[in-house]
Amino acid sequence: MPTNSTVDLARAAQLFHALSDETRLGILSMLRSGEHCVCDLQSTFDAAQSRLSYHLKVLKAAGLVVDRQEGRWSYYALLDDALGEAHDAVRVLATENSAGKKTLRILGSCCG
Amino acid sequence: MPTNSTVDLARAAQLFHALSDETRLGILSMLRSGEHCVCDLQSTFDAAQSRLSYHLKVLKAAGLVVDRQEGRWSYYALLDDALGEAHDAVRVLATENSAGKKTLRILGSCCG
DNA sequence: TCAACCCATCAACATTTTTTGATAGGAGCA
DNA sequence: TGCTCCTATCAAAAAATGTTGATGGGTTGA
Repeated sequence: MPTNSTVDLARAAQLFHALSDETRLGILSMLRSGEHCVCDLQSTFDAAQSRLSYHLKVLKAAGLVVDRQEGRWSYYALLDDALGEAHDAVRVLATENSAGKKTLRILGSCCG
Repeated sequence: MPTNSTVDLARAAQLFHALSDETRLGILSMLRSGEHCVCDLQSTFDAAQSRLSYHLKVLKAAGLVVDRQEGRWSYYALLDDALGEAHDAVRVLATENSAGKKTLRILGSCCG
């Protein structure tokens, strides 16, 4: 298991893939203001329900959101941990290094 | 054209897409140590030349790398600007906000 | 000139991702 | 119970992405 100071390439790819779609970025952006049910997203994005469900599944699989059931509603919310990972992974790429390993070594510290 | 303080959703998606492949992350990681020709990448990743060419094209289209011709060689190098954009885009998503616009507003400043 | 080398591009194919419409389950309410 | 609502899931179709092998252009050096 990777330590806090490395980012697995496959994990980084999964995170970036989850972030590589406009609809999903829109969802994440909307969730910044707090929890929302699927129906909220549906009316905001004027998208088919199954389509949103699919994208939410991708986001959830990547650990970017969590869901919670309440009655007939499902509420989704941001999970900052994964965004932190993504943040680290990007930062790492911008940092000069000497090795060429299978993991990205984090060399500095950033953003408190 | 977007100002410095916003990240276009489509642009962010393009950046993250470019970062969503293990081979491309490997290439970027290797380029952290400096410029390399395609042949270097080829021997490092044991990948077909056309495959690398394809991935380099994606990275270049996203503005993540630049290339330079010298004799028969093409040298590729990291371009930190785009990584900065990606960095910003991730950070923005982790920041609470109130709007739900088509752009991601950057609310703070980070990492000097 | 000729041959070897580095690389970009192309077409064909394989694979993965996304969308769509339909179905079904669980919750609430009359 | 019977109906409506919210959502997840499924299969099929469509779209996008990645891989492979082949071709050709430009460069170098014999």
